[in-house]
This record gives sequence, structure tokens and C-alpha cells, in this order.
Amino acid sequence: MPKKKISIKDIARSLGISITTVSFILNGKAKEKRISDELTLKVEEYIKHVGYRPSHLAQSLRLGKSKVIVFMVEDISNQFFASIARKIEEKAYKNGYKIIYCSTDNDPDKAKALIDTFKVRSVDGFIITPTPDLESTITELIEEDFAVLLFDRWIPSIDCSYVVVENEKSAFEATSHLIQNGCMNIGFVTVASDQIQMIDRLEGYGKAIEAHGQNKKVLMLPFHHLSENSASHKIQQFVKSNTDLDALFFATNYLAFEGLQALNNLKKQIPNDLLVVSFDDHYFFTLFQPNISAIEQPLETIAEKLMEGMLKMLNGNGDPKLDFKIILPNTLHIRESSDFKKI
Amino acid sequence: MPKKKISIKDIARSLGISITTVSFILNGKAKEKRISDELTLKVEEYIKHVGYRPSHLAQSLRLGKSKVIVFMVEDISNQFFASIARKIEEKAYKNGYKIIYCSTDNDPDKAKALIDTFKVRSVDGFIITPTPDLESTITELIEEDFAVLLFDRWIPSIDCSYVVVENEKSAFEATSHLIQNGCMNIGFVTVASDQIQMIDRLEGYGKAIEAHGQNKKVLMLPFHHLSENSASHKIQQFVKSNTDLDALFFATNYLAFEGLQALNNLKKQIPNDLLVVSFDDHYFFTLFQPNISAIEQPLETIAEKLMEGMLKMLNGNGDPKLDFKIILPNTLHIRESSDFKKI
DNA sequence: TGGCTTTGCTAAAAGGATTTACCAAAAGTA
DNA sequence: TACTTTTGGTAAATCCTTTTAGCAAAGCCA
Repeated sequence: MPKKKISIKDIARSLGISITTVSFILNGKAKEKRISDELTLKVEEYIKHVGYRPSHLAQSLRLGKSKVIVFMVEDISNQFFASIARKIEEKAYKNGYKIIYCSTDNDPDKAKALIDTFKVRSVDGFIITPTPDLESTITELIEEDFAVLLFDRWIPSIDCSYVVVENEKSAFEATSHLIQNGCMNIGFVTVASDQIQMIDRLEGYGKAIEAHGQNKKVLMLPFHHLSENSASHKIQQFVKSNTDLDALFFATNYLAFEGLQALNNLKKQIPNDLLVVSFDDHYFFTLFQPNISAIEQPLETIAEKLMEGMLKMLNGNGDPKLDFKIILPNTLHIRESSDFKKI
Repeated sequence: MPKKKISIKDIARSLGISITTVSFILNGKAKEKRISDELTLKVEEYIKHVGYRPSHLAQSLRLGKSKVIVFMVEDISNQFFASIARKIEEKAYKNGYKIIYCSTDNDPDKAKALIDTFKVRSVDGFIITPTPDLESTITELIEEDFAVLLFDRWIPSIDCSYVVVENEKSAFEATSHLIQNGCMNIGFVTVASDQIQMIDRLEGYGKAIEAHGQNKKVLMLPFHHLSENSASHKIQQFVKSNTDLDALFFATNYLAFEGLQALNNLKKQIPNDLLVVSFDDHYFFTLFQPNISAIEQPLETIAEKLMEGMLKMLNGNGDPKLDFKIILPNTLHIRESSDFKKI
């Protein structure tokens, strides 16, 4: 038989006092509202004794705040997002917030539908990796006074807070690094996507190539539902048909994994035949032989900044439209795959 | 300026009818409650026109159901849990449920504290990978009529529904497979933990070893905060001090990663020097050279069964204490690391 | 016409909290 | 003593829905 839940009303009745008094005491307003110390103590003891806990549902309804943050990413099972999820979780809980997650698959319709459902749930804030075509939905969200924070990518056309990394700069650096190590024909493997972070990475690569008077060689894999085999297969084609390639720069780690598979099938040696660098570091890159050079995003800092910004918006200290725009630097880890000295 | 949220009361007033009527229509009870088709239509159109959406908060408060499921795992950034998270998400959303996640780090105190906070939030159900020492907390949860479903591991001492895999059987099979491939000295690398799934895996290994009259060689790494280097280091020690080892069976994939690192440091060749098998398959096992044999847990089915069980409990068709105990078979993928023929 | 059923709709309670406005009694002041 | 202030508290509205119980009018039957 389930223990009947005890409410503030039960407490008031048991103690022969009013609900108001109990509420004041619960919310630490006893002094301010001139409840005697004696009664305060008595109520506090009784509350502890019966193990009363206020209903968050009722509080949320009354206060219009649910203490829930939505974490909407492209795919929660992606290591990058899962890691961020893990890190923001702690900070959220510490501040009394819970996190609901959801994955968009980068599908605008799905994203819109999800945002729509959450509005109804009166969540307080949204941490979002935006899909394409989400400008108006996000603008609405902000207009309706939800706290919104974009990350991983942002939307240039709207004024919304975000936490992102220096995609272009890091791609430029990594490409330059390859050039300095003697590469003359660097291929860039990316996905066809209008996500800003992908565009920036391509841009960084392009600028470095141009700065050294080299030629761009870009493989754009179709974004949607690129089955693993086909990606790997297409990378093989790319390498075979560009016989002068001496390096590959992968725009994401999952592309790199496909690429490593492809190079392995082609019996290409890294770094002897081709140097390799990838955006977005991964545990596996240090396990793989040879170790793969990669650009590491500062996960911990991203998570920190996300929660810092979110909490600032939620506590709404004055600023309703807080301008929280953070661009974080990455770290290029040069490993065996792009540096003969490391072998 | 945020659009003022429109409530059922606003609708009633605008249309000059009662709240009750609107509510009936909203809940599809117009016919049953004898609201005229004419009025029903009028209200439905008005609702669509103003884009009214009922407040879930108020509904939850009234109905005592929040349509929220807690997904409490050891670590949401762990690939296994993240994958399950991704898969149950879809099924949950399809049924109108949202998922709040949290990580316990296998710390009983943290787990208890988390469960405690969620009770207050009046969530409907819990999907839990239990930490040690959680019997009484979970028993309480069930007594208080929450839907509870354990997974990955379960607690023998209490009667609670679960979804797990055949740990012992699969470990037995994998060990037997190594023996059939000529191994005479198989080392088992695991963590010191009283988690039932780890015990079962050890048990399966042990029985297979005994069945063939061989000797057990078990390396138990300390569970808590095993820093990566120390794990890898200890595995190196283990291999060095057991010169006759001809195979290693890792109880989890993260242990295998450490082990691969260790074997690499020792310049051991797989499978020439040592055969390798791991519990819990991983994408990298097929990327790694040589491919690593592994036992794959049926993620999709686990997720399916979890939501099937959860929904059954939540819809509470008669059975409040649904006996939902599922044990799923795994698949052993024999790859290059444990089979010379595959090389 | 009187009594019964059906039709069409509504008032109000409940769910659990917060908060404003107010009220009595005691204490202070002149 | 008469008035003001302080002390210690409470009643009731509010947040938004669902749902029970019930009411008036119309329709039906004899």
C-alpha cells in the first residue's frame, strides 16, 4: 500500500495552524514574515519528522518555473554530445535543475516538433544544437522568454546566445601543420551540410591551402543517412582517383573512422603514404596505431560555459536578453599520424 | 514581449461557455458528455485558431502523472548507456513520455539522493542500473507505486522487474571459443565489483575453464576511479608476470581498450602472441587492426524491452506489480583477434 | 397535463503550492 | 486614556486542469 503523500495542508491541519504559516517557514521567510521562533522550530521539526517534501509539480505550476532544462542535440549517443551531457548534468543538478534530453537527427521537422512539446511542458531553458531551418522557431522561443543557448553550431542570422569553438582557426592551424610537415596535396573530407561549424572548418582549411598557393581537394559526402559502408567506399574512391594526395584532413571524428577503414582497405600506410589529421579528438585516436592527430574541443569548458550561461539567463539578473556569446579555443594534438618524428 | 499564455479559462470566457465544456471537448469526451456537435466544432476551431495547448504541468498536478521517465545509469557518457538512451528516447516520445537522465557513478549515496529528488518531482517511472546497496531504496520505490525497471544488472534479493542479458552464458561461450582455438592459459580481466553482471561474467569464464580442466587466471582491477594509466599498467604487469598466457578475455570493452594499449606497449602481437576477446562489442573493435572479437549485447532489443515493460507498467493494465523479467541472448562475433583463419 | 427520460451544459471541488492583503492582540507612545 | 505601531499570524486568490454531481429545458409517453 503506497504511503499517502503528505501535503502542506496536512501539516497545517496536524499542527493546527494555517497553510500560509507553513509555507513561509518552508521558504525561509519565517523571520521576514514575523513567525515566532518557537512556532518555526516546531514546524521545522514536524516537517523533518514526517519527511515532508514539497511537490515540485505544484510549485512549478504556481511559480511558472519547472527547473527543467532541455538538452537538444543531434544525437545523444554521439560521444561528443554524450560527454557534454554528462558534464552539464552535474552542474545542473547542483543548482536544482534536471535535464531532459532529446535527439533531432538534424531533422528540422523533428526539432520543431520537439521544441513544441517542450513549450507545453513549461521547461525553463533550452540548450540546443540547431538543425537547419530553425531560425523562426528559436526566435519565437526567445520572444516567449525561454532561456536559449545554442552550442556546437550557431545561427548567424539571429541574435541568440551560444557557446561554440574556433572551428575556422583550428582547421586553419591543422592544415598549416600538415603543410609545414611537407604536404603538398591535402584532401579535406567533410559532409555536405550547411551547419556553420562545418562551413567554418572548410573555410579554415581553404584559407590555409590558399595561403600556401596549393590546391583544394574536397570530398563532400552526402549528409543524410550516409550508410557507413558508402562513406568508407567513397573515401576510397577519392583517394584512388587523387593519386597525388599526401594527406587527409577529416572534418569530424566519425568521418576519420570511415577514412581509417578506407585507408586500411587500400593498404595505405599512415603516415608513410598519407598524413592524417581529424577534427574532434577521440579516445580511440590514441589507441589506434599509429596514433591519430586531432583537434580536441574543450569539452569541460564547453559544459561549464553552457551551464554558466544557462544559469545566468535563468536567474535572470536583470538581463532578459543576456548576450552570452562564447567562442572557445581548441587544442591540436600532434601525434604519429601527421608527424614522422613521433613515430 | 512574451505572448501571454492562453488557458482553458480564456477560451471558455471568449466563447461564453464553461471551462468544463472546453475540457470535455479537449479530451475527446464531447460525445460521451453530450456536447452538441455544433458547439464541439466551434470550440475545436477556436482552439486551433488561437493555438491553445494545455499545460502539462497542471495536467500532471491534477492527474498525478507527469509523463516523465527517469533514466538512471552509471554514466550517460558511456557508449553503452548513451546508445540505449538514444533508442529508448524515440519509443518514449512516441508514447508521450519524456526522459530525464542522470548518472550515479555507481555511488549508492548519489543514487539515493537522485531517486529522492525524483520522487518529489512525481515522475512516473524509473529505468535504473542499480548501484550497490540500493535494495531498500528500490523496494520503497515499488511500494510507493512507481514503475521500476532495472537493466544491465539486477538485484537478486528483491522482486523487481528487469531487462538483462545472458552474461554467464556468453562468457562461457567466449571462453569455450578460445579454448577450442587452442588456448590453454586464458586470462580474465575484470573489475572488482559486486555488480551481478560482472559476477556472472566471471562465473561463465570460470565454469568454462573448469570444464576443460584448465586454471583460472583472473586480474581484478580496483573498481573505483581506476585512472586509465593505472589500469593499462596493471594489465601489463599481469601479462608480464604470467608468461604462459595465450589469451585475454576482457569483461568490458573499456577494459579491452586499456588492455589493447597494454599489449601494444608490450609489443605483443594479436593473435600471434595472445588471442583477445571482449565482452560488450564496440564500433572500434572492427576498426582496430586486427579486428577484436567481442560479445555484442542486443542494444535494440534491450531498449525495446525496456520501453515495452515500462509502458506496460505505466498503463497499469490491472497488474500493479507486473512481473517483467527479461533475459536476452548476446551474439559472439568471432573476428581476427581470436581466430587465425580470419586473418 | 403530469411524470419520466434525454439533451446540453455548468458549478465547484480537487490537486499542492505561493503570496497578497488583512486582522486581532499586544506593546509602545504621548 | 487614546492612538499608533508592532507582533504573530491567517483567509483567500492564484496557477491550470480534470471530473463529479447536478440543473434546466426539451422531448416523450400515457
